[in-house]
Amino acid sequence: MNAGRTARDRARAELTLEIKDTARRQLAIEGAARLSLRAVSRELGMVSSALYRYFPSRDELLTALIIDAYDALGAAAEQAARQDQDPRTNWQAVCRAVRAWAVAHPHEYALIYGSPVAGYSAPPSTIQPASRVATVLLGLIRQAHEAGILAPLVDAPAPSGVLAEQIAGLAASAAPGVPAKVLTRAVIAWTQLFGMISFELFGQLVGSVDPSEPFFDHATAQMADFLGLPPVA
Amino acid sequence: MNAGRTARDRARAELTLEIKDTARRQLAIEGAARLSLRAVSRELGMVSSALYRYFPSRDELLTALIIDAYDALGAAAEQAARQDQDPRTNWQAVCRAVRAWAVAHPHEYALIYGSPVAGYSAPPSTIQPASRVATVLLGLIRQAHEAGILAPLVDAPAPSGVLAEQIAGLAASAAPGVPAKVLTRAVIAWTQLFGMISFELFGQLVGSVDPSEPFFDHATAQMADFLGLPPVA
DNA sequence: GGCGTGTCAAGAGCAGTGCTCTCGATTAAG
DNA sequence: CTTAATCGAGAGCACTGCTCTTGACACGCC
Repeated sequence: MNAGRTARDRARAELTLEIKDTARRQLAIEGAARLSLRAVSRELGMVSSALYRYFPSRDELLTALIIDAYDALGAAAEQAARQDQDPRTNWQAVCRAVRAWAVAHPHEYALIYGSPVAGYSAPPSTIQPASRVATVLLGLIRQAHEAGILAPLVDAPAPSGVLAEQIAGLAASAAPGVPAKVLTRAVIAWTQLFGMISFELFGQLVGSVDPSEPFFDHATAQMADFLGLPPVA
Repeated sequence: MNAGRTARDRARAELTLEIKDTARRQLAIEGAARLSLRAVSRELGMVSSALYRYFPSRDELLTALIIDAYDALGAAAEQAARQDQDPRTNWQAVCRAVRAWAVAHPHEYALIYGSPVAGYSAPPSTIQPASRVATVLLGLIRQAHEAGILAPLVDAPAPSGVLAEQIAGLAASAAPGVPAKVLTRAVIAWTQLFGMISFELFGQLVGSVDPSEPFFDHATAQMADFLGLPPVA
């Protein structure tokens, strides 16, 4: 991909990366809402108007950062799941990788999982990168199901009505064959995972389970049980 | 409390309320990050500098709004729990009330449970109001435990190490006597509840379980099971 | 080689922001 | 009644995102 044709093209690509890097650094200091194009341009030794040659607006720059963040988190999650590990170990590894990325990049995490930035609505191009973590988690469950090692959820209530349809749609697109009961619990575990991370990063756990790594590991283990992922032999 | 002595005091209290109301309306339109003192003052027919007589800075106004939001949500949660209802019904009622408040006041919810506002750190005065919902939920569990109707969690792993100490601290301050296993799961259910609501409000559920009310009710019911809250007779 | 076309950074300028200061007018307290 | 505190108004500072124009530069075609 680095077969940039002309020198201008290569310079442009490089500067685009440099702008995003600087913006990311700004993000870590000021937060998404206070991301200032002028400050970015100042740090780069450019004039603010020059930035608009690369990003037509502040929102477009934000979108680029959002997509990059989703992709980085998605990549971290995908890398954590290993072929030679059992699904339960993989489940916990992915959860831990997601948290580790979030803790290492709190402002980028806030950018994608925090309150939406005012006056900004995410374009459709963010949907696919945004779904990567969920895809990895569902893939693990599907894998466990196909291996026949998922414990049957005899006590779990089956979804009904609208929820049943939604779960069926989810199954069709991401985890064919996986029982609705399991899939429903997977969505619950998914929301629990990110609720936990958000609470930790946004300071809601201070005074109760902070530091929260022990709680995190315990919770992901219980969620693995909840899903019927068998304990390691 | 309305025995404001002088006319000036009463006018001041009234204007303070009016400023917060207008700011809240602004919040609903623009979001927290774009809350503009000038816009608030314009809507009130005042000059922007006059606002500083009432709130020394934008952050102080934000703090007031945050505390009000925590209190409103806490009140909604407290009102949802009724003496004449069984704990499980109360659990679901409180969860539903929290979600209903969040859906009705999405920007205020984002203000308190979303990403922290850049350059703003919540003062200690917000801690107490922030804990009201958790206190209500823990109170329900404590009540169920003292009534002896909590199902024993035979399959649940007990917390150990640091987590066990944190849970013990939680028990001492908010739910004496409640078993550590139950309390640990309560924290999990707590994070799940707010993770679910945040995902719904922040648009993360679009494409999967949206609209999310059926999922919400199903999830809170499963979390009630998870905690050992017995089904209604 | 030279020449047009498109890209580039620079700068001025607009409307908006939070915040500070000073200025008279009003009001409460001594 | 007098004094001190409080009030709203207004000007002004430094900052923001963004637009528009200007002049310089590099590329590709002839």
